[in-house]
Amino acid sequence: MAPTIKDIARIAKVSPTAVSIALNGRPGVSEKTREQIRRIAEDVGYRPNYVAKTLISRRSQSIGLIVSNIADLFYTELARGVEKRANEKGYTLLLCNTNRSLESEKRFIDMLRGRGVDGIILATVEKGDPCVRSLVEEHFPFVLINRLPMDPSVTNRFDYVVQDNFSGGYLGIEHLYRLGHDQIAVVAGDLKTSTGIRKMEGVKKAMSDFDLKIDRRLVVDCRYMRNKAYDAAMQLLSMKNRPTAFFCHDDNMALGVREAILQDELKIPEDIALMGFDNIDTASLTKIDLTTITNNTSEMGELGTGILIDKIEGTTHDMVSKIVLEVKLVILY
Amino acid sequence: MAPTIKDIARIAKVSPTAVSIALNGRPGVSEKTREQIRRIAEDVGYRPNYVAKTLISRRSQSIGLIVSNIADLFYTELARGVEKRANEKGYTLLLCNTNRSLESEKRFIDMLRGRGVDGIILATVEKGDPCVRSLVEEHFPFVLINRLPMDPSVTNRFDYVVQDNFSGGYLGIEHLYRLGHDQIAVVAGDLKTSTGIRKMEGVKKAMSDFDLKIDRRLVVDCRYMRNKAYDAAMQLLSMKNRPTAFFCHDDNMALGVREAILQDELKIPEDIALMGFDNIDTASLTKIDLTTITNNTSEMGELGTGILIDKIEGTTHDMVSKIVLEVKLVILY
DNA sequence: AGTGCTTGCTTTAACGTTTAAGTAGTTAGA
DNA sequence: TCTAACTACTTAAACGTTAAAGCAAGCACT
Repeated sequence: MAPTIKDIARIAKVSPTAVSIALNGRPGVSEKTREQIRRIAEDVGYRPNYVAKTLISRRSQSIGLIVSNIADLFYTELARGVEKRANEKGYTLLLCNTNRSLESEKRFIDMLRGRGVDGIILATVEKGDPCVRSLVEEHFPFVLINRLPMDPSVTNRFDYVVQDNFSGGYLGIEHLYRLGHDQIAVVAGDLKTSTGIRKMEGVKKAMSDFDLKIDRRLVVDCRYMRNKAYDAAMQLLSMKNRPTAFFCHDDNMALGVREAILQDELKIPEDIALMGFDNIDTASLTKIDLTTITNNTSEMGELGTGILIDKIEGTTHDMVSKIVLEVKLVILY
Repeated sequence: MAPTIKDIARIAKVSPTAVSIALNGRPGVSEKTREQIRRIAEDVGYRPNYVAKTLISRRSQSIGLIVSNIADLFYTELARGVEKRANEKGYTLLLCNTNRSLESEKRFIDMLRGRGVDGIILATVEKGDPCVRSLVEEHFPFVLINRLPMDPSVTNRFDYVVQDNFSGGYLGIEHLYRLGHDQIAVVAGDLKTSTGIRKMEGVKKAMSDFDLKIDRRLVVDCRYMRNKAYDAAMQLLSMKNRPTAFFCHDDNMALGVREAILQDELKIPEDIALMGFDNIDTASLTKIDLTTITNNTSEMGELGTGILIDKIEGTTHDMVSKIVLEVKLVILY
């Protein structure tokens, strides 16, 4: 059995409370006793039991992170930012992967709360997500990253860090328009999520500003999945009047589209223009040279985590942070 | 305050124990009472407190995963496998990122044990790592994935799942040799880790089998970091007698070398041959077409996690699993 | 000398749960 | 009819820690 505070107390011939006081550096024991207790703790290899601490203090110094796919580079970057900031602040990360299931999002939230996490970072909400409402109502600390629920009835009552997806969508179309394209296919991200929806709104605004017709057959929801994007692109490329440009809601899908384009022996950008979104690491490799939209994903994670921890530690008790990060075009040559 | 078992007990006018029995489906209460208690629990939104459960049962249904860099695709894949299996078996994942620091590995292990994880998956051990010894001695359940401590004094006493790095190293050189190369640069992984060391041993065996001279100036330890590999390649390429092939200990570094080669306006594979290791997702993209060595990284994670959980649950109490996964050459055209 | 304050502890109870032991009340068997 | 066994609970203690209250000894001040 791992030694406890009681074992140390017995050896030092003091009460467990004295040991607790001594080891936590609180005033209430003499320096002599404190040193002796510290030495014994060291000798027996004492390791504090955070489970017991958590139970009594109602603080676990841990946070939960819920993402939809850890294999996706975007979420990996996000997780890296979250882990970094959490670790800096002395919090441990519990990682949950929903595989895009709303039902498991709910299960994970319950589980994390049952496990006593001090707060949750949710990167998976969908439009109208019921989880947000209940977290708000129960005043449980949480921060939304990347996605918003877009539910008017709960607006303004939670913290979030997102990127300016509308501008991103706009920038993408604007760029392609300026290059002379008017047959632009849009490989949309999940249109049940705010990122997909807002990007699409930006796309539409740009198309209307530049007098481009929106051809519904050229818009496909590929749910941020590379293989779906590949399939969709293969199909779009086989149309008699095929698009001359593809704007993809993330780089991952853009890479899928890229495979389809190259497989048809077409050249990028000479024959077909291609744009992604997120500026993942792979995008900048030579001969990938993906034109994309950058947003500093890991910073979203860091910022959101910082906000969450401030919230938990009560320094920003009834302040609500709403951060929308700017996005920027990245063109590689 | 979140409702507890006591609140339910008060409402149902039974003892807390009865509620515990009822909700956990154990025999000892009438079906009528059980149903009533279930209904009340539902009504008040009862959520079991796993912290308290853990404290008394000494089981948290959680495991820790320690990796050295979550931004690295290799570890991402590994983590995906681990998360998948853990989740299937009802375990939660606590994720720790050491950023290659041995000191933080030790800190994380202590922290995870203090948090009551039921077991740990260690993917970061270095040669002679002292952490392994103490885990073994204290009989704490853990599984090593990917790397081994190579410490003869603790051999044979722990479970692991690794890939056959020796064969991988051998295969790489053999392949390049058969293509006619005799000036092969080796961009080594961390030579303080078993993966780097074993790959290097395979490399040396192959070189001696094929009568290739080992030129020490052509071997660089780049610690699995892409930018270091890039820098090293830039330097190697500027030598008067530059190598005609690069064998990299992981794909990540291979991509760094690739940038250096392409930047020198050299062609792969015509001017310079390039090989990686791990077969990360990016390797198979068209125009990356990286020749690499595959090993099914996420399977390593799944297998290791399965072994750990079996260990925890006592089904394989004093059995030691030592799994070495085969590797295979992947050549893309 | 008596009062009050400080120091350095100890004791008790609590956090939310489970486990073990106990106890009424009912049923069954001889 | 008595005992044994079962059912459906309850009570008490425990898991490892901390917070709150208590207390004895020593000291300072009047």
